[in-house]
Amino acid sequence: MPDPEIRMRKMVEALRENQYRITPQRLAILKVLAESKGHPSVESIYEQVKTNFPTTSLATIYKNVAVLKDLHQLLELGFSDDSNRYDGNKPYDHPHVVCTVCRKILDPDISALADMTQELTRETGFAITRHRLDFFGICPDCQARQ
Amino acid sequence: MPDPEIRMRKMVEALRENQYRITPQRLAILKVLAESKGHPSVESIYEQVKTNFPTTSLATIYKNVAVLKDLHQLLELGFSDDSNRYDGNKPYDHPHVVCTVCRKILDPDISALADMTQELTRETGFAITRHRLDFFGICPDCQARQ
DNA sequence: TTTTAATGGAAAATGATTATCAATAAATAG
DNA sequence: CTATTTATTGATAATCATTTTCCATTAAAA
Ligand SMILES: [Mn+2]
Ligand SMILES: [Mn+2]
Ligand SMILES: [Zn+2]
Ligand SMILES: [Zn+2]
Repeated sequence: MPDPEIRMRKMVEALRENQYRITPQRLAILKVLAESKGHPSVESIYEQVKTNFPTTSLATIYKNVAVLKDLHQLLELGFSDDSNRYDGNKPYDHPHVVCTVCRKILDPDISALADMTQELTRETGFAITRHRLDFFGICPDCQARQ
Repeated sequence: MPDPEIRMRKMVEALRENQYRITPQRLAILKVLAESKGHPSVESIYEQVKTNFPTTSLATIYKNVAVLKDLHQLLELGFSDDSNRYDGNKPYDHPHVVCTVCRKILDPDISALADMTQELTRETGFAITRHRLDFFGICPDCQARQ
């Protein structure tokens, strides 16, 4: 079974468990989130869903994103100078790499992260519970185009 | 010479070099930025400046913050769910630790950072130019109060 | 003294998100 | 399968807190 499909089932299951109704629009939104690799914005989810359900409202996307966030099935990446972006595949804190040219966002594998959090706790005495780690740069595609 | 004083001179110098006028309000803002440890918001700078210059306008703080940002003398930390915070002492990218209770922000020393950026470049092919690394948790003071 | 940047006070813009509500349709029991 | 209940949708208006703009007044620089 492909990965996005597994992920989608998981999200549907979470909705069912919490007595949310399974609507076609909802499924379309889950599909976009499960299949997307670039961390879409609400606007981008909206555009994609509209290709199958042209009458879909932007408000519906917002409402569903809020539901999935509540169910901890969605990671929200807020940007103070841009619209929020969402990760429906890894709904927990992890680092990101953001291309400053095409605005695509990727999930890198970073092994040094656990060490970093430990070093931090030791040094500051903070009880660290969350993190938000964004690296900005130019992706290989955009580098090639220049 | 104390550290904040050195920092303040540096900022005044940058203003002079770029033909900005040195006003009492401006100096007061620099002082707050140079002496502050907790990464103040515009509102917080405003409150502090008002103790010496009661007629100061909030607009003046905004305008001066913009100037200092332009001169690369100020690091802006934008939060999508809160007002911006500023670091006038280290006007370049560096990690932060944010207390989720009292909202104070500290600068930890993290040695593992350079390694992390390298690992990232190797793995993703991105040309990394900037970063924004925030760790969230509860500071020692707030832990003690609980 | 002259020039013009900076200030202060207020109003205006900003724009993504949230609220509203009538219409629709998912769930479920009979 | 049908009826009932009520969550969800779609369209639009309202919100909200910063941040920006405006402009007459003030004062820094030379
Ligand atoms: Mn991600
Ligand atoms: Mn800092
Ligand atoms: Zn790119
Ligand atoms: Zn605290």
